[in-house]
Amino acid sequence: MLTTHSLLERTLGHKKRAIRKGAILKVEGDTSRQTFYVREGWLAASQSLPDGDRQILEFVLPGETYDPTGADGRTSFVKIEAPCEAVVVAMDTSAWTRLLQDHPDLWLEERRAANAVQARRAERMLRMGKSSAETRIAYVLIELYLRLSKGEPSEKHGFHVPLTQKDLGDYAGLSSVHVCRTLRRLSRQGVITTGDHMNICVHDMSTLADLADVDLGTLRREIVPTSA
Amino acid sequence: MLTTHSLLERTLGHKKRAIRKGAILKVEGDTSRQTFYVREGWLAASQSLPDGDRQILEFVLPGETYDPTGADGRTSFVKIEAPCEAVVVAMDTSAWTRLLQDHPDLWLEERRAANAVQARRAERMLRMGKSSAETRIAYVLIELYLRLSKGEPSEKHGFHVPLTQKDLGDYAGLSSVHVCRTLRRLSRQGVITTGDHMNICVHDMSTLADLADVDLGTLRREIVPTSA
DNA sequence: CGTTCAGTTGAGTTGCTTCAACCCGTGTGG
DNA sequence: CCACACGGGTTGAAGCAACTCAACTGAACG
Repeated sequence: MLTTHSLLERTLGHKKRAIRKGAILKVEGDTSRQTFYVREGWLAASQSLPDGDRQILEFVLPGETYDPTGADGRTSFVKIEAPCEAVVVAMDTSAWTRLLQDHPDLWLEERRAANAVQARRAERMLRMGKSSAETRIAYVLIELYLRLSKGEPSEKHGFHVPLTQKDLGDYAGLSSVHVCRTLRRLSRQGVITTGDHMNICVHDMSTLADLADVDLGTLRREIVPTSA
Repeated sequence: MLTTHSLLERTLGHKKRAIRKGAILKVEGDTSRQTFYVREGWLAASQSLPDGDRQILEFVLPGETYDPTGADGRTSFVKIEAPCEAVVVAMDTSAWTRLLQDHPDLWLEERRAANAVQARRAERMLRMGKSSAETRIAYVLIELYLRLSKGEPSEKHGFHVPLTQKDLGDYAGLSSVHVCRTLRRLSRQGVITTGDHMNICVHDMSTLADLADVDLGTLRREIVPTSA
C-alpha cells in the first residue's frame, strides 16, 4: 500500500526543513501555493481579525498534509505558523495535485484525510456554538489524544501538547485565562493531571468523554483517517 | 467548459427529487454514502449534541454539491435536512467519485468548491470564536449574499433567506432571540431592512462589511468558487 | 540577579441565554 | 364565518458564563 508518508519519504524527503518555534511559514493572502507535509512537531493554521484576535482552525500533526489553497485556486487566506519546533516538507501545490492524480490510492487517502479535517471542524464548531467551556476543552483534549494515538490506545492516556494555554484557547474559542480555569477544574475533579509544559494525563477517559459529549469509538472513526 | 451543473443536468437530471420543507434527507451515522446536488432550494447540513442543540455546518445552495462522507469513507456523521422546499439529486458517492476521476476539469471544479467550503467554515469559526453577535450576523448575511449573487453584484442588494431566525442562529452560533435582537438593531441603524419571511435588503453594504470585519472583494475570492 | 514568559487566581463587568409574555398571520374545524 | 390553535417573530427581565483587568508566582535564561 502506497501511503502519503512512504511516497513523500522516498521522493521529497530531501526537501525537508527544520522550523523554529514561533516561525511563520505563510502569511494570510499570499499566492505561493504551497502544500505542507509535517514530519515532526506541529503546525497551526489560523485566521485573524483586523484587531488581532486569532482563531486556530487546524493543527497539522506529524504525518499529515495541509493545503491552504482558497476558492480561487491561487491565494491562501490562512496563516501557517509553528507553535513548537517542527520539521516540514513544503511542496508546490500543483506538483502535489499532479502526484495525487497519478496515484489513485494516494488520492483516496488524501480525500479521507480531507473528510477527517471537515469532521473535526464540524465537531469543534458544534461545541463552539453550543457548548460550555468545559465541554470545549474536554473535546479538544480528546480530539488531540485520538489523533496523536492514531487508533492505538495506550494504557496511560498521557500525551504532550506542545502549546501554550493561549494557543489552546485560540483553538477552542476561549481566552487563555478561562482555559487555565477550566483545566484546573478538570484536574481538581481528578479527570486529568497536568504536568510541566502542558503534559496532560487523562485519568478518567470516560468522564472526559462524557464532559465532551462524545462517544469515543464513534468519534475515532469520524475524525481519524483510517489507512484501511 | 464542462461544469458540474451541465454534466449533472445531462446525465442525472432524471433522478431529481422534490423535497418538502422540514424533510430529513439523511440522519447522523448512516452509511448510505450519498452525495447531494441541489437544483432548487437549500439544504442544511447539521450536527447535534445529545441534548438536542443543533449546529448548522453548511447550507447547500442551488448548483452546489455536498458529500457528507466521514473519515472512515463509509459513514456520514451529519444530518441533512431541508429548511425549505427543494429539488435535489441524490447520487451514489462512489459513482460520483468515479465521475470526478474521469473528468479532471470537474475534479478541479469540485476541489475549488471544497476549498471554498473550508474557507467559509474558517471565516465562520473565526467569528464564532472571537466576535460579537453583531459581527457574526453581519458576516453570515454577507456570506449568503455573495454566494447567492455569485459574483454578479446586483444593485439592490436584496435577497431572500428561506430560514427561520432559529435556523440562522444555529448557523451563527446564537439563540433565536438574540438573532432577532441583532437583526432589529441592524435595521434600526438603517443598515438593512427586513421584510416578510426573512426577505432581507442591505442598504449600506459597506457598513455591513465593516461590522462583519470583512473586505468584500477579498471575501468573494475566498469563499465563492470561481469557474474561471 | 534581573527580566521575561507562561500559568494561576481574584474581582468586577458584560453580552448572551433563558424564561416568559405577547403579537401577528395562517390554517382549520365546528 | 368565527373561534381557536399554531408557528415564528418581538420584547422585557433576570441570571450566569466567560471576558477583561490586574496582581502574583514560578521557571527559564542571559
